[in-house]
Amino acid sequence: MGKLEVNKKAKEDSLLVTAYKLFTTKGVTATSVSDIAHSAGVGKGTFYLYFKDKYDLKNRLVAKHSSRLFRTAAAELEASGKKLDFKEKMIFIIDSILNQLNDNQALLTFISKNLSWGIFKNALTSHTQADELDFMDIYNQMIADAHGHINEPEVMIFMITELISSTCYSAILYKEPVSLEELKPYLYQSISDIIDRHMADEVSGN
Amino acid sequence: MGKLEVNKKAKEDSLLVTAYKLFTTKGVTATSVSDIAHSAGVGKGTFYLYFKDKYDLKNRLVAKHSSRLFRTAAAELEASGKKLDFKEKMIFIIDSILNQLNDNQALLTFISKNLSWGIFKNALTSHTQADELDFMDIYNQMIADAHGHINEPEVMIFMITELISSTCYSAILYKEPVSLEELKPYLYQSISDIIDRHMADEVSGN
Amino acid sequence: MGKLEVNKKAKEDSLLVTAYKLFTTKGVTATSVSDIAHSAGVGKGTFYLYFKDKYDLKNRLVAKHSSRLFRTAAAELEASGKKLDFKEKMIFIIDSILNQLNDNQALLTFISKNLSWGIFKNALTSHTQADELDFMDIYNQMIADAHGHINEPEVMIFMITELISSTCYSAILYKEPVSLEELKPYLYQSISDIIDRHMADEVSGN
Amino acid sequence: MGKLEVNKKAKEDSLLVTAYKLFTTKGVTATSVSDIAHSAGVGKGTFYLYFKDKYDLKNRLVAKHSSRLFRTAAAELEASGKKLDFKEKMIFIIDSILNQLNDNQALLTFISKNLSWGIFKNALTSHTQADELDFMDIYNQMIADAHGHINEPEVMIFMITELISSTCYSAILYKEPVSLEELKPYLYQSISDIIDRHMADEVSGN
DNA sequence: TATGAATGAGATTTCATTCAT
DNA sequence: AATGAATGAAATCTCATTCAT
Repeated sequence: MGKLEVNKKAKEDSLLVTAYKLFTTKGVTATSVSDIAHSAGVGKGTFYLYFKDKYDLKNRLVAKHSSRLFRTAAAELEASGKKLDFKEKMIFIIDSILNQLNDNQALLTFISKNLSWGIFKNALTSHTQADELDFMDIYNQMIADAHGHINEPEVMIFMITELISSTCYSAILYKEPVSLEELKPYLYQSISDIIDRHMADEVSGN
Repeated sequence: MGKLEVNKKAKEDSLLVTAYKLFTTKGVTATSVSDIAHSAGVGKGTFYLYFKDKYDLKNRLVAKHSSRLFRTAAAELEASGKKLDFKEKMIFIIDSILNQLNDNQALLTFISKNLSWGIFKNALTSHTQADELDFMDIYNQMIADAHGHINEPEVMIFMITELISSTCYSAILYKEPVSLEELKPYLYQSISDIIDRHMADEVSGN
Repeated sequence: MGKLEVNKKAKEDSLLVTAYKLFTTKGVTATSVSDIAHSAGVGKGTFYLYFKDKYDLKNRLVAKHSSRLFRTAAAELEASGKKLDFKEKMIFIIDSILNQLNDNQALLTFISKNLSWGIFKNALTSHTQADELDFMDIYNQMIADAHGHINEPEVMIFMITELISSTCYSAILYKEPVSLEELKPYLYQSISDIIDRHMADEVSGN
Repeated sequence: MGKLEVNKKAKEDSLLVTAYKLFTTKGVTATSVSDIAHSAGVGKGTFYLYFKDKYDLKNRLVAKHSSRLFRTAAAELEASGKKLDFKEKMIFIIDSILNQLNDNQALLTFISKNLSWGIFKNALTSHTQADELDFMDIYNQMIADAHGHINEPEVMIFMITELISSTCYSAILYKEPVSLEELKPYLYQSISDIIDRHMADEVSGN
């Protein structure tokens, strides 16, 4: 990487880091492109050399920090040294992610309802920089892991992802209808049921 | 109701109807307060008398049209004349709502991810105009209906609502990861499981 | 005067007094009708029962306080007990008015360039309430006083009034191009000359 | 001058020209910033980039068109080829200005009472664009011209300017108390007297 | 590439005035 | 007559985005 490219990368990183700080502090709407550029020490015009607009930047940050959640969870799973089956792994990872979000509510507010299955797809198709790449690995591995003995793994992951992300938002931030800790048993039970259904030979009762 | 109040109500209705038309046609962001006020035939200042800002109006409309979905579903259930148990009723209502959204994708785009359990709470606490009132009745009746033999009915409803609303968005609008019709069996199976778990004596496996 | 009329008059007076206080404190533009009505303890609608609009009220106040300047000056002339000829009387009155304005710059700012000959005409034609009535007496007496031996007394008064009012504004408020005290000799000299010319048989040199 | 600056100047000129047209046609109050910006083909925000508010623009226009009056008068004096002394020059210029205003009453209404000595000062200190520059030359030359043999030339010019501007308004627009033609002899006599007094060795009679 | 002044769309606020009570 | 909520015109401000340098 040449000096110029290093510099270029540095500017982009500076913008990403600065914007994340502002977004999680003041909120996305209340943060102007001016704020970001000024805080990052670059001109306003420069911002547009790296990002299409504020929402492009926001999406990149959501993807980046979502993937970090997964990678951290995967690393914890690795570090635990536990020998777990597929379902146990899933629950382990989900539990880690929920705990991370519970400990970093600014991040949860920022990611908001966007920690969804769509992120996987977006991450797959657009702007996959170095950072976010291994995130896809994790996803693919999870799918591969499940393959063979799991019926429609994508649908399963989709349902689980959406269920977790949409319920945790309200539970963590507002303790509505119950706190995260109170919700967890019900949530994990449902996830367990969803996985079980997808491991059974076919969809029943329908 | 005096002349003034009739007129006032008419203005507010005009703003709501006009805004809904514009929001579902052009999208919320592309619709300006000017557009709305002008189309509704009132001054911009008047707009701010009825609504805090564009997003207040949007929330009111989301609540209004969400509740309409539920009420329509409830009416269909009534009209069907079927004798169904609680779980069957739930599935019937959910199926109706999903079909309504599938038939009116502009509405789904508008409601977006906001068709959530939070709506129940908001509808309960704020701006409960005549329109939205019976919506709460339905909810309360569902809860009451479930009471006694259902463990933590609020948590159950919460989980079901969030699961449906977040999955249907992607399935209906983008057929991702699968179309609504393909998703339904899995979805209904999960809902059925969630209800079953809450009808059992206690949360197990935890 | 019946109770109702007394009350009515009281409200009008309250509005006038309150408005004068606000106008001279915050300026006319920065004072809203709401401010005035609220400070006077009446409803906003009530304001419009007494005044056509803010500028009607302003004009009434300018007339009222302008006339007060003249009446005070006339009273001082009376009180001085001096035996003065017409020209000396004029200078005496003018000097008194300039001193009053110098001592009350908020009033000068308020009256601004409106302390003009036009005031005489306005006072004559419109809204001549009890208060402003004797102001016209003074004016008429000055004209009558001058009559016979003064050529075109109205033109003379007009020129003098305009010269004083437009020069004193800049001299008192900004000491531009010179302070009031420095300006006075030149001003009084010119006034003296104007009067002299109008007391001569005819306009010469033209 | 780069492309940007040319464009910028064009925008400002467009705003000035458009605003002048609207101000003299509909009046200042009845002309909104929206009107001006829209007619000039620029956004409202752009307006506020060039002018603090409507009154800033108005002041700029008053200065600009006032100075034009003086420059036109000076040009006419030059063109006349007459050899006149200082007093005759002053009267010539004043007569030209009064005639210009009489012929363009919309302009007089616009300038209103603001054709005052203060204009000289403002023109001197602020926003002296190419246009208004030579106006100061005229003024300075008049002062220089008078220097040596004229006592306090600034005070003299001040008094004359204020006398003319405040009297002509009423005389031209309302023929009150007399028409411009009837007023002129008295006015010019007074001006002549003022100049004479300032050419004498000292202020007398005081 | 980098910049930030310039732009204009649009949000929001202010406020004079009207009008049903 | 008295009121103040309602109205809408217009002022002002904010800010994303463009563009000449």
